[in-house]
Amino acid sequence: MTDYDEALELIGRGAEEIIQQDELLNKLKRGKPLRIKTGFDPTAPDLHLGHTVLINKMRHFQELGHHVMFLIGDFTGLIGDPTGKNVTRKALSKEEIAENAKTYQEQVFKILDPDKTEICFNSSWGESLGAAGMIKLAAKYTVARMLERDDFKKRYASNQPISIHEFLYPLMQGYDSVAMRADVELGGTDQKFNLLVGRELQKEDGQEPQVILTMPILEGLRGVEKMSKSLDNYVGIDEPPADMYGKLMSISDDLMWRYFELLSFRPLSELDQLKQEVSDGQNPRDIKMQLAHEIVSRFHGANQGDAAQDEFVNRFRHGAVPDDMPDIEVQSDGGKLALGLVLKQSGLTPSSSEAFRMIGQGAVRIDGERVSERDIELSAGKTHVVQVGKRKFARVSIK
RNA sequence: GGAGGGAUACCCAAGCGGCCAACGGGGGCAGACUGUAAAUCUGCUGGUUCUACCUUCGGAGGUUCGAAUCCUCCUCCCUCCA
Repeated sequence: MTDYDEALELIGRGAEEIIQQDELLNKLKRGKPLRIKTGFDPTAPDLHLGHTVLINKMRHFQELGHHVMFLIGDFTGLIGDPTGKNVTRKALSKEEIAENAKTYQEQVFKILDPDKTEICFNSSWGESLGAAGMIKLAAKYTVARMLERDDFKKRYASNQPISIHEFLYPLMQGYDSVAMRADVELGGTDQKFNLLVGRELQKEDGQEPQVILTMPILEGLRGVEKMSKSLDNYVGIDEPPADMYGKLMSISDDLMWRYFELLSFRPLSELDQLKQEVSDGQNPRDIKMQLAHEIVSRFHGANQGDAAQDEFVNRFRHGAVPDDMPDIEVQSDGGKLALGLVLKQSGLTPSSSEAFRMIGQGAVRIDGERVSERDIELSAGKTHVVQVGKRKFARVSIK
């Protein structure tokens, strides 16, 4: 196996598509560090594991000695990326973008080496482009070609509106590649079209077109939809170790391998070995614990990884209640308070209707005892461990 | 500019004067079973001081004993013609 083969294997790990593979090889063979571009839309205030799929890939390039550029799309953010949306996305204000960009920088260095990472803002060349420059840029692409893009095509076909300015987004993103003289651009599969525009515009500019490498969109915890904050199926990289560990343990066995491939830094050969162990009868749960441990340790340190693992074993294998649960005080009504209202006031359920529903379904326990009647009342002056469902606990004091 | 179609709960989508807090599917939640897995079965999925009441079907009015359903105006979206 040559060095190039090894590099290609690492680069290709988990990748959905590389356009063009042979171009990449040629670039690698020159032996010079490649300029690796990855753009981030500064909409998300917090990174979750889904975002880290790309960042991990950037890290791979860093490990191979290439020049990684972390592009914050503060200028394109003014447009709002229409990708993957069936409706027009709202544009962000300058203030919001600045705030989000700062958060990115703080969080991304948990994975990337800060000394080997260049942070770029596309406003630095986007703003000086001006209206005239924008028109010139817009002249390089046709409406028909824009409509090739899947989401535009779908929206057009299903009579959803497409704003003119949405066409500017892929153009600007492509122009970024020209301005940055990118050799490779990384992006999610949903970015494929935008990345290809970059190739076209670079060719127009007389540059060698960038290689594009698309990474799959990570599925969320339930394995159905993509991981996203708004669907609440995510693991944030700032989350407490125990939450992170527990969430990762709750994923399905199938999804576990996906997460291993895209989130773990273990070599692929080791993953094959783990798969072999499972088919030889090893409990997949134990393998999953290794995954959870690795990820928690990455973001919180190895000690925290160990601690989260111990607590998990203790709590779920031995059925113990968690050590640290929120302490909440609720105000009684004349010495007593109906359980449904206790749940609502403590925030364990979003509404009292939901609380009564939960009680009716046998999902509520007080001090470990399942509650069956909905009319039960708790007395003031007492403190109870209240559990709703499998995961929500609180130590509730009635005042 | 003209003609027509549409806007229903997280999403899709029924309903077209009372039996509608609104069929069905997806998604989600909970229970059973488990390994806090999957699969499967069951129940739930607007709010409240909960066998009742209150607020929802783009917005504002109106007709009616009674409207998501009928009428008027408005907003937004779409299609076809120009």
